[in-house]
Amino acid sequence: MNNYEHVLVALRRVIRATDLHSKRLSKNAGLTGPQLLIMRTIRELGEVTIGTIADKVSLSQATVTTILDRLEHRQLVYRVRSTQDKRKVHAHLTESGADILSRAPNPLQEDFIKKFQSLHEWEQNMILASLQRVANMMDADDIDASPVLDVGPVLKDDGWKEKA
Amino acid sequence: MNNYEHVLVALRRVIRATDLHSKRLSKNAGLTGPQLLIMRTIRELGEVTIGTIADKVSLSQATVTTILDRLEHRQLVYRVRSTQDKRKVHAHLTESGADILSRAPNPLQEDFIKKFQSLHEWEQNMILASLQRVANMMDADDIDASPVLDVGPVLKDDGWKEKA
DNA sequence: TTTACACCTCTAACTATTAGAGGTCTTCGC
DNA sequence: GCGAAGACCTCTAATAGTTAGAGGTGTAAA
Repeated sequence: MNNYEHVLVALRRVIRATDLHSKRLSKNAGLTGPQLLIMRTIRELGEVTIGTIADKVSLSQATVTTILDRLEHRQLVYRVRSTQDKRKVHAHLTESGADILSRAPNPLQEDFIKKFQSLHEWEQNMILASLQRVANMMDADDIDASPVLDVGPVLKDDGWKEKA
Repeated sequence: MNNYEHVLVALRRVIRATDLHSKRLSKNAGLTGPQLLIMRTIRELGEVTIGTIADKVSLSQATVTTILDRLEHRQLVYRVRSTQDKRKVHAHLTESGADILSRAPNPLQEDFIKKFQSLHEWEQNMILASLQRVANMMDADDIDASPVLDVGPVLKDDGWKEKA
């Protein structure tokens, strides 16, 4: 094994981990990426308005609204309209929402970035160079993930959104 | 007494009645004209949105909102956000609101218009002519009204609108 | 008479929701 | 495999209500 091969192996481990992240979430935790992201934001900021969430996660308010609709329907979050400013709505995690979130997979990508940045700069550069090479070689035959959580069906519309 | 004097007396009775209408409302019933108008609209239409009220009474939504704030604070009306369309808010009369409204003075002006229009045209014309004359003579030394209702202070801000 | 206060009213800005349209990805039946 | 259906994401535009801010009226009290 030469150096490149070692790098390649390491990279594959990282790629596998980050790559499987979203699949784990959507298939096993019952939470999609945006859903998880929003729930984390709520946990992090506590009582938080829809607008703030939208800013934080860089989505439109409309998008956040519809995602919250789904989460609320599954009773993972709930909304409380502000009494100070009736235009505003505060989102909260329900008990079961917080519970599920605490058992949900960590944001691997962020972890990885943090770790990557703790390396020496020449290490980062080397890895980056390898990465670009590897990208050309990669034809990933990948690995299966084991189930983690189950919050309910992601791919099942039980007709909760009754039209007016 | 000649004819004009009779007319004058009759007119004064009408004028007194209509003139005192708004004063009665604001000073004795504890409800201003717009407040009463909005409450009547709610009673008439039942579960009704702010927008509909605004249309009905020809005021802006913003104005209706602030008036409803005051009425709600006095517990004469309450709001319920629609579950069908969370943008919408339905206004309702509280029990005491309905009660007070039922005992509030009638919309005298409308009554008067109706009655006036039921007269013969020549009668209307005669009265109108008299009216114009009377207007020049009138230097009303008017009558006091007796209290009717008391819903609480109109001219007292008990600091309910706490700022954010 | 001046001042303060309660109220009315508006426009403009703001917050959230909904409608509607277009997109991805997965699953299911042929 | 391939097409259709379902669940989801995302957006812009429209809509509903609220709030900020500014200007006005009328009453009451100093």
